[in-house]
Amino acid sequence: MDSQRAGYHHGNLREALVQAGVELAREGGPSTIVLRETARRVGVSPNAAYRHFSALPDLVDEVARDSRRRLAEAMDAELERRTPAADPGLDAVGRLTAVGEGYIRYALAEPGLFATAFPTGGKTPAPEQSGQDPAPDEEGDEVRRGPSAILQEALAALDAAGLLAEPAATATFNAWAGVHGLALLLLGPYAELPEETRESAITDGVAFVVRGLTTAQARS
Amino acid sequence: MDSQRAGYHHGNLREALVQAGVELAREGGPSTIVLRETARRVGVSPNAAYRHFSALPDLVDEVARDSRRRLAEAMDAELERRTPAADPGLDAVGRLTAVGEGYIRYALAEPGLFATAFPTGGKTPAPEQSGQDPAPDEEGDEVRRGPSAILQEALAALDAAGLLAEPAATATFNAWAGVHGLALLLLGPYAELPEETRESAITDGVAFVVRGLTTAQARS
DNA sequence: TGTACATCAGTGAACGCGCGTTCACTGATGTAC
DNA sequence: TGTACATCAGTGAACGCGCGTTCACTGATGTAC
Repeated sequence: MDSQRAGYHHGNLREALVQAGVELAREGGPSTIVLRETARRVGVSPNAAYRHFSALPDLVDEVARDSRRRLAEAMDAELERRTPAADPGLDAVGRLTAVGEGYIRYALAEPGLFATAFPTGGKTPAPEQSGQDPAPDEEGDEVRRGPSAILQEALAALDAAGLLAEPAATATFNAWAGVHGLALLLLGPYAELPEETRESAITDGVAFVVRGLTTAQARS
Repeated sequence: MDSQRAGYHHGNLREALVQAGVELAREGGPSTIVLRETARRVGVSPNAAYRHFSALPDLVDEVARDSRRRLAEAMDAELERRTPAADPGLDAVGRLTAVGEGYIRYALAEPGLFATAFPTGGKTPAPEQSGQDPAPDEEGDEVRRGPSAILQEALAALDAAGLLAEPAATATFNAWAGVHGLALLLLGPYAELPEETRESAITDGVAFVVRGLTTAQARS
């Protein structure tokens, strides 16, 4: 888009560095993001990065943010691909399913970025919050609609249809855990599954989670 | 145990290196395992390790195996801590719950080792298999009862009580995914949860998974 | 029981590498008068 | 409209580090006769 915009000497070097970082993360996860190689790819000297980031972890954080943004986009895309159902309950179930499958498919398509999106240790990660207790909010400046917010929206629709079997906060946590675990198992121990088996594992797995979240009447 | 056993010059250097590697993994996950520091901790020159491992990844594999063994022990310990129920169905549910909670508690107690246990990419990981299709078998020589086998045992007991709602392979996968996701969320985005909230997240989360696996009558 | 020798676990020094970060700088852009 | 100057994005060289791995070796253990 605005990458060629004049700006200063380079023209938006910060963004260029982040995108080079994304490229590295894509190739091997967060630990593959190194400052010197990032600068090299942009065609700039290593220390130029220090004009825009206080140090390497700063850049990594930015890449993680971008990975989360891409994940959210993938989930939204899956939502839009879907054909709505007439019945609001069925529609809500369908939306939740789409959100879950979008999450898993992004993880499988971009394992490196997915691994970068949610660092371990509770430092950078970010479940955005509607109001309750469970976890910290999405980071600062521009309030973006992240993966967790998208999940919460889908659950809210289910709730509005009177089909949500658990309190919102618990439902969010359990739903997220379910799809997150499915994605990681498919990337790890079950990585060698043949194509079609993996497909049904995704479908069945998400259905398993959705079923657990809905009241009995949703399944009638 | 047999660490002081005479052996050769050092006396069981291989095992000493693995344990030093475990120590490193405990401190910061798999990428913290480095050959030179491992040797340093054992008090041996770096290249001595090459008598016992072809290269660093070999050592890391061994540490991963050990992490899995420890995880299995933790799950078994949780099983034994439990007081059995008279009714076989209730007992099976209780066992499955204990297995799941043991998995999560190990992950929270030893995040570094847990992260080391299941590498991403399907190279080293290891869901051991009773007979079906889902995934490769536990690695070679000594056939050890790993985490996945323990889970499968618990599911088999549930099945024997007539309460398992899904085929064994699917149940294993979905159950594993559930607890795995719960553990990682509690280590990542939800890491800052206060003690008691985390406790109920574990309890509720495992109950959510168990409920999804059991037939309706198990919940009556 | 004692000596000669093969085996092999561990040593010491060195290699080349890529990293993050700091230093003093240069040269383009934007601003004041 | 033109010149003087401040600002600040990016440069080039260098630092010290810890890493994995290889080389030629030493010295203890175990074995044959």
